[in-house]
Amino acid sequence: MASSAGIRIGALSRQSGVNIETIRYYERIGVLPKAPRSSGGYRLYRHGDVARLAFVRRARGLGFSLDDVRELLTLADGKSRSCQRVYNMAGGRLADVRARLVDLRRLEGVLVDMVATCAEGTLPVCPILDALGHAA
Amino acid sequence: MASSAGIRIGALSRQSGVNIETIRYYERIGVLPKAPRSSGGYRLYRHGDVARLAFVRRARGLGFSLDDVRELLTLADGKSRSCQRVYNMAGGRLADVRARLVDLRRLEGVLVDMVATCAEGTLPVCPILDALGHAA
DNA sequence: TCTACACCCTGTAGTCACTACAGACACAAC
DNA sequence: GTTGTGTCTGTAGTGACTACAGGGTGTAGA
Repeated sequence: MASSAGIRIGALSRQSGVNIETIRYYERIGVLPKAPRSSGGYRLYRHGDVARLAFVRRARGLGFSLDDVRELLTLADGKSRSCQRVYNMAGGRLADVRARLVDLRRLEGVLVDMVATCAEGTLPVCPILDALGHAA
Repeated sequence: MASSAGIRIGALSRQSGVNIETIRYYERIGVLPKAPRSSGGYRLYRHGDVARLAFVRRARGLGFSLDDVRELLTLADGKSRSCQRVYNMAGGRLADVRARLVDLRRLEGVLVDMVATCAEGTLPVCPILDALGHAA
């Protein structure tokens, strides 16, 4: 098999850090295009696919949904590559992340208090269960 | 219907802030006990169920899984109410929350940078798409 | 009495983003 | 010919709900 024929899914998986089942899943839901096949029916990929998959991985890592990723890929493929829509999407993600941060910081505070009141578990009535049993 | 017969699921939902489908779901998976029924087949609840459901809601709000919630309820029902296990669970949750906070803060930084480089979307090549296309 | 309406029932399927598996085929090395 | 690794398809499972469809219950008003 000449190298020009491309790599198979296992190699793509190793090179991109995305696992095989996930790659097939992405193809199935249209995040990745249908890969051409070898005579034996194996999916064949080229270098551009590694980059595309890395793009997906990074976007997912930033918390974009697969719907968003699909749109980002379309925008990246487009000729204009205009920023407006992308800017809005990134801004939306940033707002989500910040909202989540606020939530989690509050949570952290509550949990710290709980754990602190608990001391060493020597009390007859667990203060954590007690706290859960009454309005915060 | 005398008030002593209890409230129905709609009232429980309103009083606890947990939606009806979710209450039934909790019953189905054993987080809540099977509710007794009226002659017409309606689930009937009493005041203690409102408290129990509020407990579940608060625990879920702190990020405990439903498996954890089940265990917490069992511990809360137990006679000892000893702290050790609860303490460990809360500690585990706290560690999760803190790990998530680290992730999200990093994410926030990356997104802030992206949005900042984008400026007003006047550039010919979108820097956000550009950033996604190359190793971070 | 009839009817409208809110409420509730069961059971199933959908969501998101994977992950895991069964059972079969492809291909290279020994 | 056999072994081993890689890959294929298709389906089902995860967690924590949520959303129906298609029916029954109970009550208030005409």
